[in-house]
Amino acid sequence: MRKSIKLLRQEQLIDILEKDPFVTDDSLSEQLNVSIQTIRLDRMALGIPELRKRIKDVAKNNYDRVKTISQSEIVGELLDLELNDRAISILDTDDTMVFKKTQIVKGHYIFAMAESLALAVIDADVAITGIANLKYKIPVKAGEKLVAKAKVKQIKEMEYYVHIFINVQDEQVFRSKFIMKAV
Amino acid sequence: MRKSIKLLRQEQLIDILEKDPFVTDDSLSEQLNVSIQTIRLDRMALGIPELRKRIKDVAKNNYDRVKTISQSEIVGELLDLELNDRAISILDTDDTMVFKKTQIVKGHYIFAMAESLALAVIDADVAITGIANLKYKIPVKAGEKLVAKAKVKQIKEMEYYVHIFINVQDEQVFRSKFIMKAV
DNA sequence: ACTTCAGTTAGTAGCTGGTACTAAAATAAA
DNA sequence: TTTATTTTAGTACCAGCTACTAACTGAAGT
Repeated sequence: MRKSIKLLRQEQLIDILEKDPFVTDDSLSEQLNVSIQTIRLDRMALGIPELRKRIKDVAKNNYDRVKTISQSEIVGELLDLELNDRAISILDTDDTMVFKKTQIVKGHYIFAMAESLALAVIDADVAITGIANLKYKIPVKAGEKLVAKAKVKQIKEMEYYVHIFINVQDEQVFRSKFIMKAV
Repeated sequence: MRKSIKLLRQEQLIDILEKDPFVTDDSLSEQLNVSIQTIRLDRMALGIPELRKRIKDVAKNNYDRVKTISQSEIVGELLDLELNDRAISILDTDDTMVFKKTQIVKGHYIFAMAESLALAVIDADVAITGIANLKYKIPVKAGEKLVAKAKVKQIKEMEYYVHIFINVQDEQVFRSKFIMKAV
């Protein structure tokens, strides 16, 4: 009976910090109505680092990730590029990209890889995605290395027809056709 | 004659911190071969906050963004949901989502919104995107509010046919068809 | 009733990475 | 040389801890 009070409090503590990691021990002790020492013992027991470490972790994590996912114009690493002809990029998937339930990589990461490679292969100052046809053939799991190949099939006026194939090793997991418009 | 040594140092300081905001005054003073006090005077002059504040800023910034972009299972805010029938979500775009050159929102944000709404509307424990057909009709600019409507058209065994339309005010900017597979 | 012991609280010293301030020394400009 | 700017030095203080020692609380075991 008494024991469960402690466990309950520790669960609450985890809960609070999951929702908002930017909370001091002081604030936690107020929220949970125990002394600051108890909070610290709980953190120790649970292996939860101090506020400054938590903030730094959040910062570091996202600093690196955001660089590759949304700040860079190419999602993945460009390995080979022949403008208006073909291109290859790779992307290492990790467990930040998956649906927790299934461990399957979310479609928009794969789409982002395909789209950005399609944009990169086009020799136009600026291009926007017009139409896309996608087929996800096999679900991708966290940790698998994606290799995307782009092939420009046709250039008609200001429209580019690009095919993208994404493989994991030698299995095709995704294929798509894009019609990009130069602006 | 030569540019003020002070201004040069302050430029270097900005440079270092832009590349890596996780640097202490101590490390900066070593890198720039001046005392720690000089570093602090420079930071004051430039209005650059201390390390811990910088880390916190990075953490806060990305914490909020990541929540809406990749950590949440729904990209955008779900307003209305009738399982296996229809759903509506909204997403406020901002300048972190655009190509710098054109200020046009990257396609994968719009795709992510559409895909996650398509997943949400389906009454299945787990689903993966099978096939998608996309048409980007009008480029979306930073700041525009996207409204996505999902309509389930057909359910055939374990396959769901979902149409998604995304509008900015009353103009359709995107439409797509998804075939989702329940797993 | 007395002991026992997990759980909790209190308090101290020391740490990092600073702020805010005073003062002096070095360097450049007049 | 005198004055002004820049740089360095040093002190007191702060938040938010860690690491540690010690004492207290309350209920259960015998």
